[in-house]
Amino acid sequence: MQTRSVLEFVDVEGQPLNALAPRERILKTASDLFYRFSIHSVGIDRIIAESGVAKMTFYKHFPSKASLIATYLRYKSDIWFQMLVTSTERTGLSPLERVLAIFDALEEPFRSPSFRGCPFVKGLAEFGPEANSPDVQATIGAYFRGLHEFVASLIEPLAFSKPERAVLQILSLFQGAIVIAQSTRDPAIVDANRDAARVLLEDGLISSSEPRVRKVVR
Amino acid sequence: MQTRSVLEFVDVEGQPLNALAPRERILKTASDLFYRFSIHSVGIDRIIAESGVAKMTFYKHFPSKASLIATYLRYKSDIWFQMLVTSTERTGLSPLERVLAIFDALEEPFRSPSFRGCPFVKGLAEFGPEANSPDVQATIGAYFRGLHEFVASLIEPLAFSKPERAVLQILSLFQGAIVIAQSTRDPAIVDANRDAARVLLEDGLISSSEPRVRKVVR
DNA sequence: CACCATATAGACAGACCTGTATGTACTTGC
DNA sequence: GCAAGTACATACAGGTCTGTCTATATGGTG
Repeated sequence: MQTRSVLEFVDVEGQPLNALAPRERILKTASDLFYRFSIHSVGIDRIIAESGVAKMTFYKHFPSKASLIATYLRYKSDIWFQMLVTSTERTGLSPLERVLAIFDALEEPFRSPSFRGCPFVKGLAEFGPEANSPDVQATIGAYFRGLHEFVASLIEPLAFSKPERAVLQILSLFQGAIVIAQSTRDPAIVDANRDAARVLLEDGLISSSEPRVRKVVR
Repeated sequence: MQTRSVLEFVDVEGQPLNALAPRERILKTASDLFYRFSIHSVGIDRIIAESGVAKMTFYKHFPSKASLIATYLRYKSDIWFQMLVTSTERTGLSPLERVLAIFDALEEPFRSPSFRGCPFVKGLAEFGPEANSPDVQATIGAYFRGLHEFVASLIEPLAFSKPERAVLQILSLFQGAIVIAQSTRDPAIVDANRDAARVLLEDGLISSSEPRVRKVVR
């Protein structure tokens, strides 16, 4: 029931699709199609045809399209957080640089010609509050909460007096960069927003250390 | 052929739907349904049923679903830019305050329980580059370019040395705020990002007037 | 070799999709 | 009072959607 880790796929990366086990073939095909076109506009039949799998095989591994969608989103989430962790956990980074490193993670995706924006913003566009797909909606919600908590954990060591406000600002620059990169293919957005984040964080540090708002950090 | 201005609808605002002309009934119903649910998941039949219109009447006013979608997006664009202009053209605002005023425009939509995010980000999620709907894609592209130019026109009077970078940063805070507000219903995002924009703009003004040496954290 | 789990191939049901066709009622201008 | 334009209701065509069903092939293990 639980999604298997992305790590199970990396060792077969680069192999032809038909060399993979059926479940992985389905998931990789669906992931590509859902992301390139939208979720609603890609039918089961197409996924089955392009992954070279029988229909019964599909329904054996995924009891419904909704479960495939949820699995696709968890798959994307795993990859995405993996990249964020890799970027921010490089050795030799100061706490502030660690926050800025989340923008480094954007550069490679933005340069990729297959970049089509944030899968979860897109998912939310198709499965909003009115939708009737609890699995999918829960997965999307979990991503956004996870991202929020991740950024919060990066900002926490900076000991801001109002860390939550800084978290929202950094998150905005991050999500905003993805939207801008998706709509206008301008790669300059990464540097612009990393600089903006630096200015905001340094400003916040200064404000935090001013006498009136000084907060004794134990 | 050309979409009629949104101004043609405001005088009938608040009237019951069945008092409107068929075309306006269709457009208002479709706008509500497309925005609440997604575009792909709302069929013509439902729009026809809920707007109380005959099928032939629909196809007389809109030759295809795609043309309705494009009209819906232009309708939303008109309303949106109207709000931005209203907020930024208030008298007594300094050029810098005028830029910050775009965040004021977000407060009312964010407080509305029917807020579901940016119609154009959602539209791009369903009609990306691979889609085969030139009208719809062109409308979405026009919105993003228009927003970019609008923000650029607000920043231009500030006479930055690198205005384009500031435009991208403000745009990111703006679009990012919408994404954050959509995923986590936190209204604090408006104030947080308006403050962030102020810090960035004031920092940019300083940088533009005197090449000050900033403490580089590296 | 026999067995069994797994995959393939393809037909099928029932619902929904867009767009068209047919016929009728209502309003408005002359 | 009549003609023309507009809107209504409904049936239908042809396609696609998800999900189920049956029947066949294959590959590893006893």
